[in-house]
Amino acid sequence: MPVTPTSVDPESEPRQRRARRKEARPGELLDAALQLFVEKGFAATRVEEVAARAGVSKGTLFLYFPSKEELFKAVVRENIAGRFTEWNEELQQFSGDSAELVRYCMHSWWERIGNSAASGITKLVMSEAGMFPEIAAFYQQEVIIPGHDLLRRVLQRGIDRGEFRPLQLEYAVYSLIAPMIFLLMWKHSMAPCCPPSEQIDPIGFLDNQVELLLRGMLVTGKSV
Amino acid sequence: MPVTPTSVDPESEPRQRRARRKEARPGELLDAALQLFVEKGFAATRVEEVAARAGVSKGTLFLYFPSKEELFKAVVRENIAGRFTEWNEELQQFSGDSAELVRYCMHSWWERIGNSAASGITKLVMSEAGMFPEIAAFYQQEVIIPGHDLLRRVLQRGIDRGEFRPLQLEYAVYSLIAPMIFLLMWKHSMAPCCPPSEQIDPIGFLDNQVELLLRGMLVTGKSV
DNA sequence: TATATTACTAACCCATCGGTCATTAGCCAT
DNA sequence: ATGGCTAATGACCGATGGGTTAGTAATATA
Repeated sequence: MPVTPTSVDPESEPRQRRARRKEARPGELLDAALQLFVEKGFAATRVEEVAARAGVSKGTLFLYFPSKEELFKAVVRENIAGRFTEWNEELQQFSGDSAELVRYCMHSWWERIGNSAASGITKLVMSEAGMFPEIAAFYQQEVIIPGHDLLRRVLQRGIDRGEFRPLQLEYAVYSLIAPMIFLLMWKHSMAPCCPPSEQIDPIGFLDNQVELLLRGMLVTGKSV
Repeated sequence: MPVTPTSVDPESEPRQRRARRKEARPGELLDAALQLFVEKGFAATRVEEVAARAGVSKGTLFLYFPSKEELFKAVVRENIAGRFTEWNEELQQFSGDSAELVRYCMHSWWERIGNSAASGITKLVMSEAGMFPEIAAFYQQEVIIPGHDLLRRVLQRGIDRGEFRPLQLEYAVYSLIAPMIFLLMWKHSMAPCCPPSEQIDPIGFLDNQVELLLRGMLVTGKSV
C-alpha cells in the first residue's frame, strides 16, 4: 500500500506538501498512532507508518515526540481523560431503583467505552502491560481503581436501600467488570477472525449477563 | 545475564557442550519458548534467547523449527492438546446436581488451565491475535468452540433436569467464560504491577461469581 | 582405529526500523 | 522584495535480530 496520507483532517483541502501547522500536528499524530497501535500492537507498528497516516514525515514525528515509547505513553494518556468525576455525579443523582442503576451503568459503559476507540486502548494496555509496567500501573491508578470505586458505590447503594443482599462487595464489583473486559478482548482479538456462527451480540450479552447477576444479587423474592 | 543454559532437563548431569540429543531438543525448545513468550510476548522474545534457555545455539533451533512464527504455532499446538474429549467424558459421568457440576467445571478449569502455563498461552493468543489471524482462528477451532460446547452441554443438562430456568444458552455460556477470560487477562497483565490492595483472590472470585450466577440460573425457590 | 554420518555450533549476512541531522521551504515582519 | 526564523523533510546511520551456512565434533559402523 502506498503511503498516501489517509487524511486525518476533516476538511479535505488539498493540503500543500510542506504546510507548517505546529498546533495541529500532535493531535493528528496521536490519532494516527492510536489507530495503528490498536490495529497492529505496539511492536508491529512502525513510526514511519504513523507519520505517513498523519500526513507527515518520520522526522516530523520525532520533532513532537522524543521516542516511539513516549508516543505510546502519550496516546494512552490522551485517551483516558478523567471522565469519572462527571460520571460519578451522574450516578449520584440517579433516582430509580438500584437494579435499574446497574443496567444503566453497563449500558453507558458500552456506549461510551466499549463501543468506542477507548476500548482499543484498554485492550492495548492489557496486551502490552508486560512490556510497559509503568503504563499498566498508570492505567490501574487512573482507570481501574476509579471504575472499581464507582461500581462499588453503586452496589453499596443497592445494599443500603435493602434492594441487594449483603454482597461480598470486592468480588461483586469484579463480577460486573469481568463481562466488560471479556467483551472488549473478544471484540479486539477473536471477533475479527471469527465465523458468523460464533459472533456475540454485545448488547444482548451484556443485558443477559446483567439480568443473571441481578437475579443473584437482589434480595430473595424481589422480582426483576 | 550470561547464557548459561538454565537447564530445562530434570537430571542436572553436567551436560557436555555439544551433546547430540535429537529426541529431547524439540520438547526443551518448546518449553523454553513457552516460558519466554508468556513472559515477554512474541515480538519481544528473541529466538537466540529461547535457544540459550534450552541450552542450545540459535542455529540448532532453526534445525527443528523453520521460523520463529512456526515455533510460536508449535508452542500453541503443544500446549492445548485436546484435553476436551477426556474432559467431556468426565463431565458426562457426573452424577451430582447441575449446580455442583458447574462449580466443578470452574474449579477444574482453574486447576488445569487458569493456574497453569496454558493460561499464558490464551493471554498470548488474545494479545497477538491481530498479528496472527491464522493462530486466532486455529485457537477458535481447537479451544474456544470445544470449551463453549462443553459448557453448553452442562447448562443444557441443568435445564433438562429442571434445575435451571430456561436460559438464553448462548449468552449463559459466555457468562461462564467471561470470568475465566477476565481472570486470565488480569493475572497476566494487571496483577504483576498492582498494589496488594487491589489483588484478586482467583478462587474466591470464581466461587463468588459462580454462586451469583447460579442464583440467577436456578429455578426460583431452589436454594443453593 | 579409520571412515561416514549428522547433530550441533558460531560466525556471518542483510533487511528492517528507531532515531538523527544537514538542508529546504513556508511564513512573517520590516 | 527580502532576510531571518523555524517547521518540515528525507537521506542517512547504527543496532538489532531473524535466518543461513561452512565447518566441527559426537556417534555409528566396521
